[in-house]
Amino acid sequence: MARAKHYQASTYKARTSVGYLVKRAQTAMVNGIEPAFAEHGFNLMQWIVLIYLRDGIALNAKDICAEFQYNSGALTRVIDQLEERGYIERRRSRNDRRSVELHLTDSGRELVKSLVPVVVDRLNQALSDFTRAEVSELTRLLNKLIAGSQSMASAGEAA
Amino acid sequence: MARAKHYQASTYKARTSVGYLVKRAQTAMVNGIEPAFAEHGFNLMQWIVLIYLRDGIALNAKDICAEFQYNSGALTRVIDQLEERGYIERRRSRNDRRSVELHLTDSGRELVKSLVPVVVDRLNQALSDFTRAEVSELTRLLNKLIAGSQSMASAGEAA
DNA sequence: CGGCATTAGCTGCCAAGGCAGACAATATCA
DNA sequence: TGATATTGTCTGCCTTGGCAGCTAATGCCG
Repeated sequence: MARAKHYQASTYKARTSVGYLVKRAQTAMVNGIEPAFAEHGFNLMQWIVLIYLRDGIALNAKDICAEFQYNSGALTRVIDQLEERGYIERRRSRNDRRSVELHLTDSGRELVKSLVPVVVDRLNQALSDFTRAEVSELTRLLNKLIAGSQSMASAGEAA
Repeated sequence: MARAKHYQASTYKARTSVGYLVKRAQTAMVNGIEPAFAEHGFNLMQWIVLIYLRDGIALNAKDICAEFQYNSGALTRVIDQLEERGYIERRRSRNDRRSVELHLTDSGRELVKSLVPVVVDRLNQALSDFTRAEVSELTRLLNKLIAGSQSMASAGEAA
């Protein structure tokens, strides 16, 4: 396939590559938000699980792994922690007894409600110099990049 | 300061947030490129060190840590691996004997030369549906997001 | 010069993530 | 139905990254 040559081997510099920039952006955002969770005794991954359950993105561990590209073994342990602390419950599914349904408890629901404004505020801070149009363009381009990177991954398998 | 409210607590959904998208993009890109390094017995961080030295972004461990937001203890071990395999050399600086200058060996330089085309090709694949204008806009917005996220982090400290 | 703070790098320890293997439940299909 | 494959979860093991503390070298005063 004839493909646009956005980068060329002869002129490639790490610091200008989209890969580098995405990595730096991700690190900077995590560093910005983690302290806020830490104040409440949480980390980012625990938050992800809670918000996924609240948003109904996932009902069980498998869905979270698929959506967030996370390892199922590691997730088991994150869920253990949240269950120990009483924020979520495991319930064996009746339909498929291999599967474990995850549910927010009342205290989990309250926790999410109290943390959402913190997260939203941090995001808005990070985007405070952006116009609305820029945010929506960034969102669009990131989605496109995700799609393209996934096809890159599968192309790699084939090779 | 009056700040644009790009997100609101009452309508916030994880999946549409820039934080989520950046994370997904980063994971997808890493998953796409790691196998290429693995074929040669490397991982991403080792590559970062090599390309930083080649590009002259860093001369010693401290610079790499600062530029890439990486932990100095962890970096020591990455450098150990690369030195053992003969791709880089440590040389005590004459000017400041606390500092250790890092240098690519000939074999390290060859390695980088052989891997750059692989990296460039994967990046172009990920961006194959992008126009040139889109790539440059994405680059601009990511740089802006990085700047904004860093200010978010320091605002967090103050609070 | 002598004392104190700072800097660069390294080590030990711990937590988190990836991977492979195990197990129970389910699906598939002859 | 019975045999085999697949699925969802969990466990053990290993690697990696973060953190705190250490040492050697330097800088900065007085």
